[in-house]
Amino acid sequence: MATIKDVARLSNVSVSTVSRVINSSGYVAKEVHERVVKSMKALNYQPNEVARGLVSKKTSIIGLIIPDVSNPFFSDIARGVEDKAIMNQYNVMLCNTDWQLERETNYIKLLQGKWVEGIVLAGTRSLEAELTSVLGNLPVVFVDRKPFNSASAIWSDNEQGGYMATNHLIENGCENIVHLSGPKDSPSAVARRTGFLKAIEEHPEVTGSVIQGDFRYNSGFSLASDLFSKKEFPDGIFAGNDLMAVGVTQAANRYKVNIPEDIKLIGYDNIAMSQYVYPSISTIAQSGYEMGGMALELLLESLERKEKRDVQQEFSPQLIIRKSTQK
Amino acid sequence: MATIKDVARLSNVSVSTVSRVINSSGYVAKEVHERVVKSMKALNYQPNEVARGLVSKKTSIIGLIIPDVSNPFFSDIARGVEDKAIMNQYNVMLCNTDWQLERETNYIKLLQGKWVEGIVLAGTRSLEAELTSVLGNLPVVFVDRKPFNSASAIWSDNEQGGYMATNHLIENGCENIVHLSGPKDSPSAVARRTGFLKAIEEHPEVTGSVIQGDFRYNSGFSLASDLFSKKEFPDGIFAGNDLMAVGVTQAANRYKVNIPEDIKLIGYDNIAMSQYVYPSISTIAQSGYEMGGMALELLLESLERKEKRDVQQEFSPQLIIRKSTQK
DNA sequence: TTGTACGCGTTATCAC
DNA sequence: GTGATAACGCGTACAA
Repeated sequence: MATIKDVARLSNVSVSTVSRVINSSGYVAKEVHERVVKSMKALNYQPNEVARGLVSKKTSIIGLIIPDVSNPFFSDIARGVEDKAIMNQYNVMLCNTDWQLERETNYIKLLQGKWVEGIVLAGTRSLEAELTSVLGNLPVVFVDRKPFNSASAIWSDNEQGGYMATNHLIENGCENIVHLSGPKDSPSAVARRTGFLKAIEEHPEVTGSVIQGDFRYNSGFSLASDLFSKKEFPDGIFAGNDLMAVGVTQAANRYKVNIPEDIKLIGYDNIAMSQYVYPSISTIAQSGYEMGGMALELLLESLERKEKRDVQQEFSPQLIIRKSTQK
Repeated sequence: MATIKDVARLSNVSVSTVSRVINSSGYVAKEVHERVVKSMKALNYQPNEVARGLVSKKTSIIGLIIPDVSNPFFSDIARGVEDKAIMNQYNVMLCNTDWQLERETNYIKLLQGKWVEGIVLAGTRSLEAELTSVLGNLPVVFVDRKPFNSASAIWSDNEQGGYMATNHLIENGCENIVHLSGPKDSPSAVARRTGFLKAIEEHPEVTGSVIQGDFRYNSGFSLASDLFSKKEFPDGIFAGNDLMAVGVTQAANRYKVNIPEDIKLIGYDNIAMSQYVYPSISTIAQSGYEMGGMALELLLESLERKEKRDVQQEFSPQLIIRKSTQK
């Protein structure tokens, strides 16, 4: 692999001159410039970004940690982050934790090693204390999680969202509602569950129960199958996220249960699929793509300015009514 | 941020000693060892991996380029690569091209800059000539693509798979089959299409036509909706991948078209969702997870040995019969 | 306009 | 056992 020295030698100039043409900084004679460019091509020279990063202390890479690439909500976040990053000449290193805490801390430690200038941490389940100790002073923006004392964060009010979803079911006549929750150590899942319970409490005529899920398609499908395979089942399901809700619709198809006639269904996230599924699924909207883009902007801003300034932005959840909850 | 020098100073030793305890190489007195460890903790010291990478020429990072994170086939590949990588003390830098050629070459150039020791390139659409020039001598393993002269690659026989899928529809009585193809510059999509046309040609009694899709859920849904909204529609659909096939089932639900009674459907990839959807979708299996894992093993092997040895592994597609093609 | 020399944080090769 | 010191590949004052 050719280095800057090889290029310098071949062009009969010093390395600093080559460096100047690479970075188009400082003066360099046209004639010399051409000569250098030519030898770079001849040697198929590519600057060593690792060495560059060492001296400039800039890698132009942003780390992105998400729990599940195959969940559209998170891949939406990823695309939001990525698009904005590319717009700003940054690149993204995407790390997938598969919902495993150990992998999350491992990735943070890896990125700590100066590979990235900052990280976007989405949907983390780690505890506050653990997180702060691992993070050190690495700039970070949280997505889909309320922040600690001092950190930028973008999240939506999941408790309010869970409350809205449940009330919507109740308003449409549901009296026996099951909530398929997400992982019990996911803050978002817990908040949605809290909102659910709050709404249930406010309506004594309605009974509600919670079944533990894991935010994955399979979990929605199999939990709903368990429900539908019995004689009696609830008249409303609030799925912890849309992916599980899609699983519910498929289970309903298999067991010849009609949505919304026999049972009403609402999800959470507003992933694209929820509007294409039949019946289309009512849901609580949060735009992963927007949240991701905003997270990256916040991160870049905090990289530019030296003083720390934390921005915390709460999105309001929005109810989207579709077929699955029609009377 | 503390450096190795700070640790050395605080411990009253030289940097070389600190380096020795970090890498547990060479001799160092117990007493000194403890002192160094203590100051590392006190300073919250984290080795700068960029500097390490510069001298050792090893970053322990593998690049992974895929076209679409939200396609389960590719996220399966990603997880296969990731799991095997972590097993071997490597980390993965995942890059998502969103099917854009420009982003693909950009990412390759970025990774060229010594960030990674090698890359796994999945589902690339780039032309051979372009690719070889960009790749240089960066170790690479292709997934889901037949290789050029000299490169390791893992792919499945997509033409054969397309042929099998089409024949399966024909054997089940379909006489008017539509193929929803993938992007026209995707080699896999083209091969499946070729297999489709071959099967059609061999059966003069069967008519077949191709509609251009893009491997995405939405495309399957909207193309099938177009089909179903007309009086007459085909009696068989071969979707270029499962994601589109799932879209077709949802369109069928919406237009009250019964699968498999009114129309039979087969997909490609065998993503998890295809067996949970109702009706479950027949498909041609290829395990992204396995292919990804194998790709990483090949890559690591080629990193260990100095001489180049290309392994090319063709997977045989496998027909999986489910509800969507029952008579 | 160009070249020299130093430093980025770390590892490795020597001496001691 | 331990400590200088030269690399790794590049950017950049500073001198020329």
